[in-house]
Amino acid sequence: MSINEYMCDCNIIHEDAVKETLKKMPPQDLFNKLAEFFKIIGDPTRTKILFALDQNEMCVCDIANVLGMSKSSISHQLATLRSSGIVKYRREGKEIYYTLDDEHVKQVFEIGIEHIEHKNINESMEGKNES
Amino acid sequence: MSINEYMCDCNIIHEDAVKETLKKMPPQDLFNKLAEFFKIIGDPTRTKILFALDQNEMCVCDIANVLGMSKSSISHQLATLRSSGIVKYRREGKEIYYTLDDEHVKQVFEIGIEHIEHKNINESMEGKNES
DNA sequence: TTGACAATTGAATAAATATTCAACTATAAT
DNA sequence: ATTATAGTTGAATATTTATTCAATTGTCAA
Repeated sequence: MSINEYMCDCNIIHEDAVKETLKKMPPQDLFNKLAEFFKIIGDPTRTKILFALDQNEMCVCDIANVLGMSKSSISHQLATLRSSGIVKYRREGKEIYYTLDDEHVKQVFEIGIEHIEHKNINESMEGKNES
Repeated sequence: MSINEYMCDCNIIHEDAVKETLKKMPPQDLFNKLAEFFKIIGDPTRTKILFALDQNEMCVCDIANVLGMSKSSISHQLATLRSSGIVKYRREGKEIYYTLDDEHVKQVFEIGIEHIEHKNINESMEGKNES
């Protein structure tokens, strides 16, 4: 029983499951990137921006008006979205128009909404059972 | 031009796009929930836990060993995942076994991985053009 | 009931981050 | 050139949050 091989503060309970799972785990890098992607769309402001851009191409002022937030705040968030390649832009005179640049965002949103609706149903059912 | 109707520090550039987008925007609550869902899976540790649980049902010690982290840390993260209904558990003696409780997570991971691979291709192509 | 171990929990700390504010750049018009 | 507006940027602040540590709970076995 080679407990000290593992960087952990506890004994192994199911060595087979652990080894099998370890074999199937992709490299750290993938998890970092995956988590980064979800973290970026996991903020209400950015979620709204992305949803809005999925409806219409818009400039920063437009987006700021839709969300009821400051230009600066929106611009900071757009910088984040730009640098992760989720959003692209084109300049036209003084204005800069932003658009979605990733079909995956749309897809992932749809599943996310399914998840929420699914949870809502379960919660209302739980409510009935608990009463 | 009713500029002051809008909570924003700039003039409206495209009133049509703004109004049209506003009409299509779901209520705040949906964005909060959507963002919360993505934020929860948008952390490397939790991403790894979820991926691991998708391979095998495991107890806390198992997970801690797979990730090379402390039991306590894993337990805290599992609490987060539990309270958002992404993970479920069953007790068997002293051990508590965790499993995935949401097909959407799997689906969303797959799309996330597609996104990353798509980005990797684009980056390597950019590299060639820039040289 | 006592000891051992799995797991949870709360407080503390350190790190990350969203928004604000002020200054700045870029473009167009006069 | 000057002025006005769109947008970006950096520093500062406040908030959130991941991990650690220590203490505690729950279950089993002796």
